Amino acid sequence: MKILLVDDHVLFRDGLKLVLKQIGDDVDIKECGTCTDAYAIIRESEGFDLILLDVDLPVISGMEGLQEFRKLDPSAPIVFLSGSDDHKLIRKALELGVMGYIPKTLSSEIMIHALQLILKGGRYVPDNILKGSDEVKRPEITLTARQSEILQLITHGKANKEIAKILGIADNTVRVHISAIFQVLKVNNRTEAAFAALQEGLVSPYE
Amino acid sequence: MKILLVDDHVLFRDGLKLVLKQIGDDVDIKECGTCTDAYAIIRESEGFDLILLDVDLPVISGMEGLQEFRKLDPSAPIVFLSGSDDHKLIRKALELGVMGYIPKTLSSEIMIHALQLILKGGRYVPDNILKGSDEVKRPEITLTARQSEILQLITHGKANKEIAKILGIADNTVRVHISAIFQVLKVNNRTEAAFAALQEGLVSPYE
DNA sequence: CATTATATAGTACATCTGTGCTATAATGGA
DNA sequence: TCCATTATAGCACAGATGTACTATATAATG
Repeated sequence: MKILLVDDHVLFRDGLKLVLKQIGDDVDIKECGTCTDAYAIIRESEGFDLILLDVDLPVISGMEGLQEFRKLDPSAPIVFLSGSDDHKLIRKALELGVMGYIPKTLSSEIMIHALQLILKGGRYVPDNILKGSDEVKRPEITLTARQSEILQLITHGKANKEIAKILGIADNTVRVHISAIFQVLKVNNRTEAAFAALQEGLVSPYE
Repeated sequence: MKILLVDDHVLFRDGLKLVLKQIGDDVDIKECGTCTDAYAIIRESEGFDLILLDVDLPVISGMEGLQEFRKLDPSAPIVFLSGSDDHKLIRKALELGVMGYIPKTLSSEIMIHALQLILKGGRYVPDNILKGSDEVKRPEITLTARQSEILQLITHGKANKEIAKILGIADNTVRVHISAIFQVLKVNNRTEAAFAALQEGLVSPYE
């Protein structure tokens, strides 16, 4: 049983290798941390029974590298490993034809069973995720370019006057934008806006 | 040997548990996926020899939860697990007094050695990262109880008047406290103070 | 062409914020 | 006991903030 494990976190690989050995006797695991390394390994080998591919790799992500894996070893079922439970990612992965999607929040027991299923030609998707996937749509928060720019400056603790100076506009204009931002974010002052920006992922607390 | 492992990725935990058992005989590992669960576990236990804490947890991150871990089990060395190699994060972690910072790109072998070092009272930081670190020792930031309380409310976007009402004091008094907070944090307005609070791990962005 | 969204700017006004003072009371060391 | 710290509170004031208007210009859309 030949398995290729591609994940940039060595510690995760080391742990997972120990888990994977429980799949059966005679498990041969090759591993690496990047897609390019993986391509080289595949070229030097005679086909894998299973390819475990982290979605979130540096340089070339699993998603991006997928096609190349297909070309190099068409018979190997590819299983995505992912730190996220994002519906959209899973959908996309399945559309691209991966045989399994394993979130890292899964227990090793279930993963082992899932992999055995896949090795027998099945497909595994964590059911709890696709169930009721009717897209809990949060009213999209969209700011104009100018608004984002100003919100950014607000989170950096800038005063209206400073913002005006930085952007080369009047501070009355800044206020108009800020009022608009407050309405969109449903907040009442700049400090709340700053934290709302954080939660929307518009800015990072660590600059 | 009692170890507490906090990481939201069950698969990672399962793997890491197998790795951790190599540390010695008689390794007792408790695990969970969130800080709040961890707090409960610590309360029901009699102290851990080691706490492994993922920096990047949902709801309350390891960075944010750190202080609480300290309070609940002051003698346990805390080691951060992190998917990132970010210098600033590591610096910050060390300033906050964690005993180790283990990037998930580390091999399990090295991690085992690092943990053994830490268990003996040492400190471990991946050397390739801290190289060229000129030890910027920042004067400890300590707020009085009242100040922390008020800073907390500031981060929630409360106005002076609201804060006064909530705490049952005059809003002039609130101002005095806020001025003091600004001096300690070396900032000039409440929005900056709010973000400084974040970086000091005094509050969480997710209420 | 009319409409809408966006960015700009101004005026006016009420309120909030932050600073600089003074001052009292409680607490806990030195 | 004296001193430092902390928490409390008030007063005065300059400046910042936020809202409610109006108004112009531009670009995109239908």
